[in-house]
Amino acid sequence: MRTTASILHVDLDAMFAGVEQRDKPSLRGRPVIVGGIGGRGVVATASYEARAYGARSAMPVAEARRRCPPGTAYLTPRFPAYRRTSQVVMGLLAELSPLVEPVSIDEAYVDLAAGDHDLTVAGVTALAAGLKARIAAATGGVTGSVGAGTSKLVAKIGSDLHKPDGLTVVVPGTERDRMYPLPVTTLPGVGPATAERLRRSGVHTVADLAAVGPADLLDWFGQAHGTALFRLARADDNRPVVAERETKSVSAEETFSTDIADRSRLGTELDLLATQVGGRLRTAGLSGRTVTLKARYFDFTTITRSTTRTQPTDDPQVITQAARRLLADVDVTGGLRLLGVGVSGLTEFAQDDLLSLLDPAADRPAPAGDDSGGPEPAVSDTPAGPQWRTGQDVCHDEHGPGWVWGSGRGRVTVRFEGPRTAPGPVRTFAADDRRLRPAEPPDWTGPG
DNA sequence: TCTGGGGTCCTAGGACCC
DNA sequence: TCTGGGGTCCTAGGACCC
Repeated sequence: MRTTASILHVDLDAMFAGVEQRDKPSLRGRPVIVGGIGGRGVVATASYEARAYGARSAMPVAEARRRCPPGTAYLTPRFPAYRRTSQVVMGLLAELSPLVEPVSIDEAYVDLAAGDHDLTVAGVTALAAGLKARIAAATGGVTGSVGAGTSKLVAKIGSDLHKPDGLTVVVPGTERDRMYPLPVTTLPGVGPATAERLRRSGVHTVADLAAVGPADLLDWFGQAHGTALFRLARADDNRPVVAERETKSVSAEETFSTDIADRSRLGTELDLLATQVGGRLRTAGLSGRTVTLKARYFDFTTITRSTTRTQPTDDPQVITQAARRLLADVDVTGGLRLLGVGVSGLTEFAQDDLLSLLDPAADRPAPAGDDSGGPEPAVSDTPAGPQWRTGQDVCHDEHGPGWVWGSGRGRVTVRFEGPRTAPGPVRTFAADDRRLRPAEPPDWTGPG
């Protein structure tokens, strides 16, 4: 357990709505709902003005419309704009420490112990206050709530304590005092099902949970979840801040505006989804062995059917064929509300692409030549490489499109395209790496 | 006007192998 | 006659997070 409050959790306040209010001054001070505005849409983010009327994330937009007054704005998400704002903030965090763990487009942990900082409570408080001011200035007024503590758990709870625009440093040694009065649902991993099971046993607060014996928790929740709850209730958390995580699966799904029972239409939708998945796999340089079909019925019951191939693939046609075979065994007579396609069991490269091993002109790298510590490319006879700017769009032969996260001392750190709502992997290159080149802004940079 | 879309992790049962 | 165990892989479903 750490003895200093050296982990920060940064959480941008109602970020999607905040970006919209920044870009459209007429929306400032008004309730704003960002989400799917079709018949089956849900709220992605409600501005604090809208929350005053009871609008919440994940609520059907239809319900939010009932609650919010006339004059409320209902907007479709503009992910490119949110991503740009996210990039700016992540860049600021990267200046604090090399160890930054993005959790999502609007949230990250920072390990200050990996930087050079005064880690006293006063020092961390001043640092966090300065960070908040820089975030607001650099984003044009989007605010962030910051928590600091001796663990990820405590930092996250801290950032939640005084939202929006909050700053909470949990003084080392006072973790349990701060946590015990809070509802158990404050703890990460305590969702509706866990909360209901705890409620039935009279457990409402973190203090209540800390009083439950380990045998009961294991009995109620099984090995993994029971053990986790026992530790979290005691503020016992030593999870490290991890800068980069391996992607485990890539998927795409669509909820139809009305249920579809026609097999040929479902087949067409499946092709579209498989093409998206295959394209994203290729961009990421990944391929996978298991193809999973997901189907949801009118009553929201959801089934999955999967098949595992001998060789990994990133080929949309192969994925489509596998998914179509799985769909053939699914009863669709009552219509499907949702269809999804996913690929898991991922490896770095398509191993069934034997030609790329033999053909030096193939556009895909051979497995032996990957980016981890391999030799640098041939020395360039052109002048020194470009000057990389934070936030600049770049392209890399192996990793596809990305943007500059930080640079200096002859190195440039690039975050590559990830799934739409989450940041992708981070790689560091020599600034003159010829595989790295400035990119035209991708097609999603247009307005709205 | 009921319930998005992208993920992660865990459990449990059966097949299969030694 | 009667029913070993452990490990791994695969499949399906569910809880949870943002």
